[in-house]
Amino acid sequence: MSTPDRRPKITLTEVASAAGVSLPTASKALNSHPGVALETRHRVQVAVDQLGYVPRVSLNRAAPRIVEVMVDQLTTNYAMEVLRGATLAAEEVGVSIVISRFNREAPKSGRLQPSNWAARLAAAGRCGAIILTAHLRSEDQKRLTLEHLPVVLIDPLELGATEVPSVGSTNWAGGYDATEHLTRLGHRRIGSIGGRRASVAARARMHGFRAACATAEISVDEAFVVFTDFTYESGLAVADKWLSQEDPPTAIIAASDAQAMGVMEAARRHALVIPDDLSVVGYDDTYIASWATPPLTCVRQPLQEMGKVALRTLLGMVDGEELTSKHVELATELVVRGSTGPPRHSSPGRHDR
Amino acid sequence: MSTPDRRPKITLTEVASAAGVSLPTASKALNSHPGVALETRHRVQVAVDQLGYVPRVSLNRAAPRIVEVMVDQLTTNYAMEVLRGATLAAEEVGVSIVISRFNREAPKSGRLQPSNWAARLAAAGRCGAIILTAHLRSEDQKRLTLEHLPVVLIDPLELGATEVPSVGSTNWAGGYDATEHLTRLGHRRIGSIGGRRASVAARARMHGFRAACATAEISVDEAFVVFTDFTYESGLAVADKWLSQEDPPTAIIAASDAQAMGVMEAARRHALVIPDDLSVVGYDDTYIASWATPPLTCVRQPLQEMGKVALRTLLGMVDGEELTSKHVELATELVVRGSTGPPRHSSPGRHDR
DNA sequence: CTGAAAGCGCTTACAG
DNA sequence: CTGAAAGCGCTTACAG
Repeated sequence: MSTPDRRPKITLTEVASAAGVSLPTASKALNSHPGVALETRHRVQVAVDQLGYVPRVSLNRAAPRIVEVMVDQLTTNYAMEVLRGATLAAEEVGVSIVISRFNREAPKSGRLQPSNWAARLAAAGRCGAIILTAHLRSEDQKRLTLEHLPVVLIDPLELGATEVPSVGSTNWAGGYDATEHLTRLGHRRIGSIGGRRASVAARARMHGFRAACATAEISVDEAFVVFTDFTYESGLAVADKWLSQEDPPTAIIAASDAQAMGVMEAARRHALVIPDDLSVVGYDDTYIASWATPPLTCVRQPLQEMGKVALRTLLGMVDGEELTSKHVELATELVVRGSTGPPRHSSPGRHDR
Repeated sequence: MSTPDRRPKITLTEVASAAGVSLPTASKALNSHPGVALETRHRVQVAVDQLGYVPRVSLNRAAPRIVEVMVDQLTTNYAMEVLRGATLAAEEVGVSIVISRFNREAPKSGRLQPSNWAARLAAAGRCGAIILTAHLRSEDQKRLTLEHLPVVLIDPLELGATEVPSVGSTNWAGGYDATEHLTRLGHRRIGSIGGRRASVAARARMHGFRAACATAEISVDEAFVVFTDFTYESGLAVADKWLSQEDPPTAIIAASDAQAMGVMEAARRHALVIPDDLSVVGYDDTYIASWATPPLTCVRQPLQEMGKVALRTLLGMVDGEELTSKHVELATELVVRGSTGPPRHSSPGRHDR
């Protein structure tokens, strides 16, 4: 591989002499200080352009602020929406967003210990990090404190006694609302596909599901409750199994839109019509929800907003502001579309509003 | 808004005295130079940690290299796959990827002229940029040269006489293969939805389409050829219009997977069965292609690979390597799935292999 | 508005 | 292995 050092660095001194001014004047012109004649300023600019002078990064003014967003999966709509929100909020305040993967192997250099990503971020000059759906070990936290590197978690796996601030959404309410919507339509055999069991978000939704079932005086069939991952494939596999059984659920709540699409595909394979034979509720409300046939009823998670809030919280920490709260929860919202309806052979109770 | 300057900066001198060593020794310890006793190294590390010393970014060693990836749309699967490829390739060589939008308004500072994004990138210390589906004006190019900022375009809108290297895929072949697949199945009324007319990629595919029609001795019905954008909505709208006509196409080639999903939805609204009543070909082969019902036949574009190649080409330029070629085209590949088949009332000619 | 001088935070030979 | 000395690339008062 080629050497990373390019042509010999141009110095400001060279620029100054090329422009026929002194070093200090060139410095002032470059940094837009007031007391410099317009014509001088121009001459310096010309010299800078011609010589291709590149100021040594941040020797002078405040370093450009860079926030690292770490994700485990680079290609989920979930991550993309959050990233988008963070990027938009970052643009507003002139901060850059660096994206990287969380669970990658340690870099070749071998100098970093197993989880010295915190040290890596600090060494790279990041002013902070936003980490999606991860678990921060206490050694990571210690390291972060050492490096004075603020971090905000989004949908952390464990909330625990951690001192690290986090952003999420009202998962319990999301699970509850989705379920209540179905019970009001008259469903009494509802399957619930959760996300990864390690995720507090996934568990909270499941609790919401159970609470709504309890409210509707439905006993939960544990055969139709499962934790898995958020993928299309998992939704397809779980639903395919459930729908093959004797007395399958009349409605299924998925843990993501992708999962819900998988559930719909399973229904098709079993020649079931949605929503007549099976109601399906998705989660997130990313753009694919409206591409489904019929369009997906789902719990909307304000993913972009979460990205924005995380970024602003992080920058607040960087600037030494007091946090108003360690954990922020943004509201979810049930979006009713065509994939849910009353079960075929049942008289619905009260109808959903 | 709060001030960006935090606690008074700790200097290496302070660290050195806290550790009870001289400044040079502290410097060497910090930079992992060889001739420093292990115990001394430790003492310095402790002092650094306790004082929270943050080295001024890149005063010393080679600045960490940052590549900016600029996109116009932050949420297309196309952009995400390319970004993913670039990120993976960047990780391998310890380079960071910053993501930003291309068509955003000028930042508030107001100091940058309309298109001085080039100056912004240089000022932010980026070592180069990868720009997706954009057109570089000559003033932009001039600026890039001035700033010595290498740029690689992916799927540029205009190839023109530009000196800027670019990465794309074999669009003409992609359009040709998709069409040939359909003509071999026996289709003779094929609609072709293109991308933005400004895009050379979109035009190349359309030429491929026409060439394949000519080969099959089919006269192209101009009513069924259109340039639009790559969205689901456009696919839905165009197909809906075409399918409402007297003698609708028996097959439609879309310009993206999203567009193809829109076409399939339009078919459903017209109560057409895919592929019996209408064959649909998508473009890109992102993960949603296999979610469609039936799964989408499409032209696979090696988007991740394109991102990787663009990044490597860019880093080559940064290191002053000679480019072997100004424009790289990666191969597309036809992936046949369930959304295409012979037209209903026609005897297919030769069958597709 | 300009530039000689002092200073800053660091690194790099080099002498011990 | 350590540190006094020189040097680097820049910025910041300050005198003109």
